[in-house]
Amino acid sequence: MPPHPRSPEPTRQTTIREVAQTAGVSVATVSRVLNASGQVSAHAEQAVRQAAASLGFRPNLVGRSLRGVRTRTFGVMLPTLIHPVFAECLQGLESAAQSQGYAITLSTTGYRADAEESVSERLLQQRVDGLILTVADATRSRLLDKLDAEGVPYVLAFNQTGHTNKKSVTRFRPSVGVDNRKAAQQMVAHLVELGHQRIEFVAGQFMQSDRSRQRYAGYQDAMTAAGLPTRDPLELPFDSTDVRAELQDLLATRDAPTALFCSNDQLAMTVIRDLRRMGLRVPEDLSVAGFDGVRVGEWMSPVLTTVVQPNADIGRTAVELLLQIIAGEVCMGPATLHHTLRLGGTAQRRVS
Amino acid sequence: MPPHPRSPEPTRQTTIREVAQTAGVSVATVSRVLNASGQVSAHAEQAVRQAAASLGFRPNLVGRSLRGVRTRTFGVMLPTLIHPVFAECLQGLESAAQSQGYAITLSTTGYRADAEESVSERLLQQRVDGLILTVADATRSRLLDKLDAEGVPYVLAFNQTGHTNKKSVTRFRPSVGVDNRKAAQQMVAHLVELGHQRIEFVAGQFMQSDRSRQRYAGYQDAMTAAGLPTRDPLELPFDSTDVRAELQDLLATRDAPTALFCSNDQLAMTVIRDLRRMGLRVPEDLSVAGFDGVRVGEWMSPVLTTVVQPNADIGRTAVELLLQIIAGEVCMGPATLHHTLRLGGTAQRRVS
DNA sequence: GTGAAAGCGCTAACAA
DNA sequence: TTGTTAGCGCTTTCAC
Repeated sequence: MPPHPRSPEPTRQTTIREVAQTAGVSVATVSRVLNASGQVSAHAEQAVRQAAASLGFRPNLVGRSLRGVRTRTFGVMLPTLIHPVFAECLQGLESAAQSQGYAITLSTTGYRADAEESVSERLLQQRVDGLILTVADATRSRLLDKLDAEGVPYVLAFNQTGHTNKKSVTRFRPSVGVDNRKAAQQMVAHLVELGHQRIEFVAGQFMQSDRSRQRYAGYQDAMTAAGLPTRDPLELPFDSTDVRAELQDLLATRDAPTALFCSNDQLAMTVIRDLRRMGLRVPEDLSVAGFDGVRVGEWMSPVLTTVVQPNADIGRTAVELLLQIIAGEVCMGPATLHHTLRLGGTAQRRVS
Repeated sequence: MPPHPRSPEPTRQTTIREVAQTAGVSVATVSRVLNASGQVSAHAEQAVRQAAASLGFRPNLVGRSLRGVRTRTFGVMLPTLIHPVFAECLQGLESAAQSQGYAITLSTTGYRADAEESVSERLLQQRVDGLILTVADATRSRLLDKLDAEGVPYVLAFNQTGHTNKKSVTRFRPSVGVDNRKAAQQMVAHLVELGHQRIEFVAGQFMQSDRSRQRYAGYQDAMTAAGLPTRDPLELPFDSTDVRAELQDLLATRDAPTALFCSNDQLAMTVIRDLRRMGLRVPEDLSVAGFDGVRVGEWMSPVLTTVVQPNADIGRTAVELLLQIIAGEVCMGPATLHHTLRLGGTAQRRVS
């Protein structure tokens, strides 16, 4: 098998200077043509374009960034792309950025809170114009405090911050997401309506996530409103690929729940799979609902009952917000997008 | 609701020069400390580190990139992140790059072949050190020809190129993926073993994808080897969210297939969902198999029968390969990673 | 309308 | 061991 052809010499790229020379004008004129800043004679413009084309000129954005104030790049920091909720958001975000002429530099933290600082630091060293990020817990994040202090433009995706009392100043952080608490409350109210009384909240890495806590609060709201006893959440070990043992324990208790409300779709799908592996039927024996509304939930059968967030829209909106902030417009706190309930087939009326 | 605090003045970042001044040394010394290039007295190093810390110095990677030869950034171009196969690859890729000190600039093309050129051009303007990309069709890609001609380091992910005869020179393109043809052949052989004789190949956007074609070839191999008639592929309109009409037509024929082999998992899951919406049972009435091995397939029930590619590993390996190519090592053609068959529950023995 | 020139922040010769 | 200096490619005053 013949080797790949050796790179034909890392071809030093042509610069604006050479274009100027070829076109018989100054570099300033070339720059003006490239940036369409007007004030160039038709003749000169023609010459420059021709020279650029014939030389295969490719403007060096690094040079431009160094000189200018902006890099036209956004830094994006997400926990993981394995979970489709983030991949969907990233897709929306990237498309929006691309159409605005912005590039995306991507980093993942793997949910490790300690990685958040180092990863974002790298992004800032690259002099991104702003950050779009999902942190583990926005209510206590040294990183966000630092960003605020330094005046770095950023927008949170998914994180719900509410207001932070800090030195007697009530502040809002720019964020895009849904009303997690209300959405969770509605879903649990739906389960109650289906006749369920013993409903368990299931979370992964519960304490670390502001969203999980908001959703748990919504669960409590609904249970309390229905006069039903609130249960402690079942926390499943974070990356557990098999949760049968934990489910076994849960269902062995007297008073075992008849419905499970999972704090995210990935968890819900894992739980459903493992319940079935244990010989239980969903929804006949146990109802299960999720939260996120990832596309793949629609491919299951029955379709996953869940709270649908507009994930791609969250990404898109984050870009819009960030652009506004960079433009110096005041940002009026969290952007709350609409959620919907998808009443799929994994939760059904309690029949026992 | 109080507005977000106005950015406290886009704080002009401190530069290496100010650090030098504060530390009482020259910029060269600061640079040397930062790059750990040795040759600095312990005393000077101490002073520099202290000054940098107290000033909150953040090295400007743009300056470094402009001066140096490398940006330590890889450009990544993928069709979409909605399909988990690419998201999983990107996750592996990003982690690997991060651990090697490389940043990732991400772009998606939305499967639009015309976007490939403009999007990659932007990446090259950013002077990425190399490209990792999945193109629609690697066998006829002006973009790849251009990259070859310019000597831009790149690695293809998923695309299977084989060799290209071009001006009597047989060339290989660096790529990472599985042996699509062989994998497809094995899966179809498995279906045959289960007693299926009328097996249909189902593809989305068939003509555009080199992978689909390879997989169809594998299908043909297996059918021919079994002495069974090869059928034309069923091409489903690209982004169809509902394929019931097409399935209806397919199944209405005499000689209707008893098994469907879908060219990717997303398609397989969509097909299964729609078959069920039509009142058909999978696998009892019809067997379905996919190709990709995305995680979510395991969350279905029954678990999706499919060809499992090591998606994250494909990303990881692409990074390794790219690093080698950049280092000037000869690249010995395509890297073929191992696939496995996941014999889930969506395909079963033909009982009729 | 056009050009000369001064940097943006950094690294790497080259001197000392 | 350390400092001086010349750029990397580009934009942008400021003259002409």
